[in-house]
Amino acid sequence: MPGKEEHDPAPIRTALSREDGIDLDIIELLFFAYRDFTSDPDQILAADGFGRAHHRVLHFVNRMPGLTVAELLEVLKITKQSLARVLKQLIDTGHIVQLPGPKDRRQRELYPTGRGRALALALARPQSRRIDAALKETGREKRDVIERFLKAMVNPDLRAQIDNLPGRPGTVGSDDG
Amino acid sequence: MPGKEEHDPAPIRTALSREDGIDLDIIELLFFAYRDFTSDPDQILAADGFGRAHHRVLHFVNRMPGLTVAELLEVLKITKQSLARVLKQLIDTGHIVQLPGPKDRRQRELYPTGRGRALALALARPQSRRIDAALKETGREKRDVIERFLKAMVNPDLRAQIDNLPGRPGTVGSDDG
DNA sequence: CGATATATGTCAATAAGGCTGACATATTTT
DNA sequence: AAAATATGTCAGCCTTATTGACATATATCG
Repeated sequence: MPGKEEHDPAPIRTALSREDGIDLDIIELLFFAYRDFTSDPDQILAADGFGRAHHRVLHFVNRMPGLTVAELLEVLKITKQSLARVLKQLIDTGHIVQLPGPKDRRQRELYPTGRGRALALALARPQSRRIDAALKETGREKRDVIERFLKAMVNPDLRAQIDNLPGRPGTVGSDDG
Repeated sequence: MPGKEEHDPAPIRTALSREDGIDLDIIELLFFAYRDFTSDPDQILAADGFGRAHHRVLHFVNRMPGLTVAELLEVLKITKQSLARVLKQLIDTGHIVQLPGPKDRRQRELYPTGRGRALALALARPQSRRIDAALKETGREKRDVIERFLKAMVNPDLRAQIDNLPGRPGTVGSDDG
């Protein structure tokens, strides 16, 4: 059969495994760990009719109060149209307020309100507890190892973004890598 | 003002920080690490017009060849309607084949084809490389710590699912926790 | 001052990926 | 024969993201 893109449709019955030279264990652990890690706040958010997008916006506005819309887009790596609806909802519900930038009045500085701060804390608390429980398993002295590993998983060019978050003067492996 | 749900709209100017008793560092590291971890396969998938949903299906069919539709739904925790479109595309493109269950012919056992296995490997490779690079940062002898931490992040009732994957007889902390 | 650039907001259309509910079909179990 | 089960499918809805186009306010350049 010429011109036919024939590919063998025969079923492969052997499982993909470590012998294939792939770190399947950690790949899968990351998948399951992250899924459960995000499931805690998901439930709280659902009560307000919010989703994960609201969570991310709320988190970074709380972490970097006064950041501008453009800065927030940069951190989240989404478009302003995607941000618009989510941000509007958070403003309408009194979780976030906008103030004109003091130097450049075109800018809108974003700040959490008391309510916004409270929600951000409520969302972070179960995640923090889960992390603490996991650290207890490894032994808390292994905290540095975990941080170093996770940081090394981030694209090098984005690690600066992390270091610029407040309260991270020179955490783990910040001076070299 | 009676009956008014007044909430103080005053902007909070202080950043949420570690002093609030929350492990913000690891929360944020997990966010950034997972985002970049998934960005590698995302690019490969886009070339075939696939998304993350295809990736997950393809991965577990490769890891557990012969699993049924119901088993796959259980692992992924999605509905059959969600799976339908994605699975159909993977079958139509020759990445996955279905065989009637030998005992119960209502069931459809799912197997990867050569092409499906190749794509699964291509997707896993950059992730595995990223993990290996991160482990090199911590020192490879810390691998156990990482595995133990990630596993402890998973909901206890779901850890069994992980242990039942092939090639994981008794990995880290499987006998007690 | 006028032109241009920038920061933000908004409208419209599109797509992926998830959901629920309802119903069809084949097969197995009772 | 009837009921339960495994799967497939249709229809509609939601959230989150995308691109493109355009409006407005403000800043900056010449």
